[in-house]
Amino acid sequence: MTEELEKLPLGDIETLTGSLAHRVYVVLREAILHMRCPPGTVLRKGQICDQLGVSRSPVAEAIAKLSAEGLVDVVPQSATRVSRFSMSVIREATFLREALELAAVERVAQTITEEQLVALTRNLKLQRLLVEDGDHAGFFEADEDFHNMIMAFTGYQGVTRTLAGVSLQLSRARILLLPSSDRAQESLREHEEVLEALRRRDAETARRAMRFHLGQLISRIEPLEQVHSDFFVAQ
Amino acid sequence: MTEELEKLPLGDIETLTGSLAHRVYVVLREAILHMRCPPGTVLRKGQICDQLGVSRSPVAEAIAKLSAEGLVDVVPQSATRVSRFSMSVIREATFLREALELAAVERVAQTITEEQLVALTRNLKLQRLLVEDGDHAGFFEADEDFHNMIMAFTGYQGVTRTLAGVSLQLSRARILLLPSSDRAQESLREHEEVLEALRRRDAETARRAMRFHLGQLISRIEPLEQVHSDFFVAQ
DNA sequence: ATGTGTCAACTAACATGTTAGTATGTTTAG
DNA sequence: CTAAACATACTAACATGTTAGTTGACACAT
Repeated sequence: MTEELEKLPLGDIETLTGSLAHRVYVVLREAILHMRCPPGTVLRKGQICDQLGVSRSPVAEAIAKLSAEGLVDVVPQSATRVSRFSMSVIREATFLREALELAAVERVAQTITEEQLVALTRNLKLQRLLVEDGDHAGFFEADEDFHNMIMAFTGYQGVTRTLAGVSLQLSRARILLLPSSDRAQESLREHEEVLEALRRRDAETARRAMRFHLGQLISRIEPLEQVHSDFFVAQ
Repeated sequence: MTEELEKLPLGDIETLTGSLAHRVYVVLREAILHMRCPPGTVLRKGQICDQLGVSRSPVAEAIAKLSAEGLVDVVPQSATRVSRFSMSVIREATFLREALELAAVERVAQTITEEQLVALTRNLKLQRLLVEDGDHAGFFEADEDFHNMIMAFTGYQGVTRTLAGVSLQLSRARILLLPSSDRAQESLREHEEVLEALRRRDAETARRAMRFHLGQLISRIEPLEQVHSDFFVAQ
């Protein structure tokens, strides 16, 4: 009798580039962030090796990276699990994200070019269309683009990457909010206010608008602890 | 005839705790940050294994982590070198550090307790003594403590760690400044102004004082590119 | 029935063997 | 004398074998 152990919902390695270890990392991270491997899922190195058709070395490297980012918890000599959400970690990530995005928008307000304004304006037009179409997932993506564009406009290559690393947990939690995304309308409005302030090169107003906008997220995440209590660590 | 290949200036593994991989990482990072392995130094996995008496697995994991942090550059299938400074990376780290420290000091100004004020005051007394004694290295450390304490007082466990990760390059560059540290006096004065604002719970002033203080660093680092041009990447 | 001690199975961590890509030095053709 | 091609040596990346720590089940004593 053949043990029918269930497969992990992982994407394919072939479609990616870079070292084997990096590809494994990307596949795993993607599955974790999109909640296809929900918090608490046990990841077995052996199973991952079999499924992806690679040896343990690249898998070990990938898991080490995920562990450093807090996406998985490794229990030495025992098991590695997809980490659960922790409200304190999320609050911390919120703090870090706010610190970075406010500094960014303040700086960008002073340096923004016409082309950059055009690009942001175009993005907001897209957002409006997606809201009208009720395309939540599409809006989610355009929303992220909007924030990433502002980050990129600081001229600092790695700032976007740092923010991404810092708010991985946050990104994951946001996925839980997707189904109930009737906030898109308000979110769009807040984006418009940020852009308007940037147009006027008004750093202080841009900062305030962005602070208000970001402040909305944490208050929407907090109720999740009750709804999805199994995804959160015991308090 | 025995090839006398020079040893890397690494500390000892025995004195540390944690997994082998982590200990190797700590030893390597320490050597890099303190410039005992100057930028450009070639790190050979085999040599590190022999010298530390471990196998390649933990060394590989350690180097992967250092690579992710930007402390070493790995050329696939060829070599790994201690990374050179890049003024653009340093400017970026400065931006990130300022964003985080300003957000922290702003928050702490609103939440600081009497005990925390006492702790900071005690640290500043120590700083004053060290300046009077001309103990540059000691002051360097107390300086870092001062900033880390403020970070810790945000109540967010990982913020200190995030900052450390973000400004590893900066820490390394600061070591170059040590010999010429007649700035301690001024630095101390600026710390006192930050603390004074915190005592008054004046977030805005604390923020301004910290911004001024942090702004001094980059202008002192910039000349280094000429002095130690061999430590910097080609422009 | 319950708490404890032992043991077996499983896992990550570590060691080592193998492969493939890169750089350099040498040789040879122009 | 110069430049290109090739061979060689060396490296990181990857695969696989080995060790040791953890967990959970089961037997046994209370």
